[in-house]
Amino acid sequence: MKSPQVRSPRKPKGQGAERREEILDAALRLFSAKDVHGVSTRQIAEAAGISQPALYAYFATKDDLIAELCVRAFAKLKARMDDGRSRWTPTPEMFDRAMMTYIDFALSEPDAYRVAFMVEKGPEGAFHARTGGRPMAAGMEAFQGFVAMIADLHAAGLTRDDDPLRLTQTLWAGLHGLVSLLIARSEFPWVEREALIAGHIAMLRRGALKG
Amino acid sequence: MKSPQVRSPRKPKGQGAERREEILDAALRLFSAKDVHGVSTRQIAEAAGISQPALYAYFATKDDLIAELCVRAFAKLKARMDDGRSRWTPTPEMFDRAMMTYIDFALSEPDAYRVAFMVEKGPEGAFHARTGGRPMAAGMEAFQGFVAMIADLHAAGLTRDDDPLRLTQTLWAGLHGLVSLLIARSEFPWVEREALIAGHIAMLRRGALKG
DNA sequence: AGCGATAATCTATCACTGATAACTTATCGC
DNA sequence: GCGATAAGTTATCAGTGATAGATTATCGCT
Repeated sequence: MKSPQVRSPRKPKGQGAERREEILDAALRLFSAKDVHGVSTRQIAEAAGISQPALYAYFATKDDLIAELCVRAFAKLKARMDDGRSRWTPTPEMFDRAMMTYIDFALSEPDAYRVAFMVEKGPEGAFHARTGGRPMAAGMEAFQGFVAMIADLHAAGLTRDDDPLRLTQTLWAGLHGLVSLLIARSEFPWVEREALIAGHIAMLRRGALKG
Repeated sequence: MKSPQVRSPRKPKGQGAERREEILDAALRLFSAKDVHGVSTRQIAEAAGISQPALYAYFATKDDLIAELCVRAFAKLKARMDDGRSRWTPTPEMFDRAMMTYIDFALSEPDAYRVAFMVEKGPEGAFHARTGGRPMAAGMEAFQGFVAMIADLHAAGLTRDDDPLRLTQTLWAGLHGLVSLLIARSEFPWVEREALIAGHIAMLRRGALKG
């Protein structure tokens, strides 16, 4: 049985950007069911209500489309982290909250997180080269907020590691490991999730901070 | 310029398994240059010196071929971890060594690690369903050794977490986060690798063990 | 040595993929 | 109405994973 082939009406002259948004939304929605390689440009186009070649008026390649989602995911993460920083003070309690913010983001928007952090890129950043390094740049921006927080804790004399940048990378890796496995290997026999997350954060805090 | 189309001689009657090995070797070699989706069955076949459809005499699908590599990667990891356990005693020093064994494996065989832990599987373990759950089972076996070690440390009263299984999962996540990012995002401006790894292990130890 | 059986492999082909070329049509300012 | 052009189309390409069916080399057996 053929699909109903429902086409979205043609956009007025200046509204190409709007269609672009619709395409990105449709794509991200499809990426939750199958992985990035499993979703075809034809499926994306149909979900957006246009023909498949019409995609290429908005994105040069499928990678560019994915890169755009990647950038937006990083921006969302940065927004959440920055939001938390309004009440920020360098204390162990706020450290826990910051870790929780990252984990919450990843688990509440797993599709965005997958696209941003877990899409296999080609060798030595070929994906980033093809996409002009924009995802990488957006990722770095999100990372900077993280760096600043740990630097605060370091300045307050609360950290055990003498190199705050190294500590930041270590903590980020610790967080990423947990959420990426929870997202990608949900069928693994994990212990109860709340307790796992709480235990993980506690371990990171004890490993990173004094006391 | 066409490739030289060099074909491996036909195998004698009972030696199909040998060809199977050659295919797997060729595939893993190709997977280091491009990611799993970037390597085609035709490329694998040519590298193995046979025609593309001939692959399907040895593997029902491309996923099955990947799953076999996955199983072997887990087996390699298990072998390394088991090997380290011959000199095992529940001490902080041996804890560090065990962590290092895992990281060493991942970084010395990044292709195997990628195939085993970082290949995006479909939704809710569709990959594992399609491949009869064999990779998952192999992974669990490798994980058991890890569980046993942490249980030893727990029995010796060295751990801070009261649930050794939860702690094991937390530590595994911590290790996986670091190595998966180092492998997949090698272009990220990491601090010096040796120091990063040492710092990471130190953080995990302080977070997991008493003292 | 020659025969049947069959393992090992081939060529040809399918539906589908990302991408491009060339064409059409709706909307705009004048 | 008019030309200009943004927005979209259909038709097509080379490359993908996979299948069907024919072919060839190797084996055990007489």
